Amino acid sequence: MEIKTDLYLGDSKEQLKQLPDNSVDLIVTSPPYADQRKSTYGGVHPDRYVAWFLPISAQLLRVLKPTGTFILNIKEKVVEGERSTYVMELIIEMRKQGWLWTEEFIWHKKNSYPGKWPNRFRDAWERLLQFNRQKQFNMYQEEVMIPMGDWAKTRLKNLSGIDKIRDASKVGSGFGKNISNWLDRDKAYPTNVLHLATECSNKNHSAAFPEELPEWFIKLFTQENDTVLDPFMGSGTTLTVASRMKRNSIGIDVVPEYYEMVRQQLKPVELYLLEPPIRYEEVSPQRRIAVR
Amino acid sequence: MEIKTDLYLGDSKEQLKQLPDNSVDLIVTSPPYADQRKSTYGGVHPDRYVAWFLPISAQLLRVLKPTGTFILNIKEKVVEGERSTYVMELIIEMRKQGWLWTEEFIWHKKNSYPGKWPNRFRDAWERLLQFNRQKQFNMYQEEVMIPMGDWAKTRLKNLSGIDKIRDASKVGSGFGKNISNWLDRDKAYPTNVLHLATECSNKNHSAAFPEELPEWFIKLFTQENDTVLDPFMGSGTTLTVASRMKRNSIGIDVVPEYYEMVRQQLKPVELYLLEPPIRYEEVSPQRRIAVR
DNA sequence: GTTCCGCATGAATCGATAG
DNA sequence: ACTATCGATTCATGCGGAA
Repeated sequence: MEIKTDLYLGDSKEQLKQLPDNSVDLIVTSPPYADQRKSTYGGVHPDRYVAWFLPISAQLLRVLKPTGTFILNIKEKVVEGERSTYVMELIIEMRKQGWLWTEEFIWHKKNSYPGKWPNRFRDAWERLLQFNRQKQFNMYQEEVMIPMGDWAKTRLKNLSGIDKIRDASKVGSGFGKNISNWLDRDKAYPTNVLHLATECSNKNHSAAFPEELPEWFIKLFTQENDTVLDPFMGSGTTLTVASRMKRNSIGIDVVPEYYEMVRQQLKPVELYLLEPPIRYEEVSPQRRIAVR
Repeated sequence: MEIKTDLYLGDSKEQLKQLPDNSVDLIVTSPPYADQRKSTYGGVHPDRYVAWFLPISAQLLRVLKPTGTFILNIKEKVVEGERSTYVMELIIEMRKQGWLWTEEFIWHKKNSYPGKWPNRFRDAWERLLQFNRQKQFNMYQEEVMIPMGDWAKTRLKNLSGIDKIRDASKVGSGFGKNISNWLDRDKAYPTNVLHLATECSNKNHSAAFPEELPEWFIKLFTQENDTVLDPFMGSGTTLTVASRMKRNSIGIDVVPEYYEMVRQQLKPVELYLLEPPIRYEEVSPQRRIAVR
């Protein structure tokens, strides 16, 4: 199957109207923050941010599949010594639109922007707001499991053969919990705190979105051949990652330079994707034989 | 000078009325979250949480000095698959009361509560909301500077009690450029993300709060002989730390068992504090000699 | 005296079952 | 229908006893 990438040049509110209902599995985006990046986007005043975003989120609600997910990367800026409240107001208004505010992930930026202020430390985190259309949505948790902490490293690793048999017998005789689950356990599920460094900014776009961020959510909320949308694609990080992971992708941006840059970038990827796809189902049996 | 600890038994909203205006330098508290801890506290329904808290925050606004700070530890729970919005509503309402919402620190709980669900990962962070009365407030940033190297981090972890106080003296101000240069090279300012594990409850009292948490904010926002208030003291972690750090403290709790427990705990501390106080400025030179 | 291992225990959350 | 209770799930941490 062929992987497609569609690009739209123009305002998201208008361009999104071209997309059909219920056609997107995952939306990952980092919109311009209020009054930030004035040079490229013109800047939206904090007081008008919610009113500016709501028509767009209404379109996103329409194009998202009922089982899909919307990840919104955002952080309020400081205005006159106070944190702005427009993000909180946005969440409240989006819920009135019909969105479910399912979760708030924290992106801990390990190398945050430097600086020193007399009444404030460096800001080292951003919000990753998860919205859904319904309580039941697709989530592939096993795809993002991480290596365990000290516990398994120091203890489970040392289990010898005889110990494993003994533990297995406990399961058979009804003792304890499901030990067999723990024997092959070297990984644990992650939490809702993501530790990622910001990308070394060799790109022109001012949004420092590390590739690991969309990659993590694409793994978690989509499968191959699903469709990922970024209505503020900027330098196209989300789309690049989606293509590499064999997901269809849709990108929108109002800046012609970004549109053209992403179009050029994606050309070699598209050629690569014309090769016949390899299905995991066909490969797995062979791999298992090889392991033996 | 003598360090005092005042305890009040009863509802915070009422007990706070006994405190004079502009008398507290720092408020650090972790109120019962909505519908949590029903066994000990009544349990406040999420829909009524804001209305329940606002009269208390009004009193806190009155007793806090204009240059003081209010740190509120809180986290919304999940209700029917969605994050509750009462924390956001509380922030918005407290601003109408006259509070400035200056900053939101993140407490990353390394050992979060375990569990697995089809649509959600473990919750590993809580909010530490900073409120102030005015844009100009006391902040002693140098007190919480962190060592650059990992070696010091692990060493500090094993320090306890009096050792931590002594260690703080190294960062004490009042010396010339030599010290500040040394500080600049070996220490860095922290960010607004705090990494602390929750205290394990094998001790006699279970604290929702690791001691490092109030300690960090007490260092950051108060000096010796200042006054720290915790209107929901629980097992009294904040007060214990404040006493150890030679700050006056005021604690309130509605549960008689907690009140009595804290009263018993603080007795030995108070006796210790009757000794003539040791000023850091007097001690430091000797220690420097010893180091050589 | 170290190191190692067993174990209990958390500001949790979901889904099923019971009134 | 709507609420209250319960079992199952999960993993970092510190304590205490054992090698």
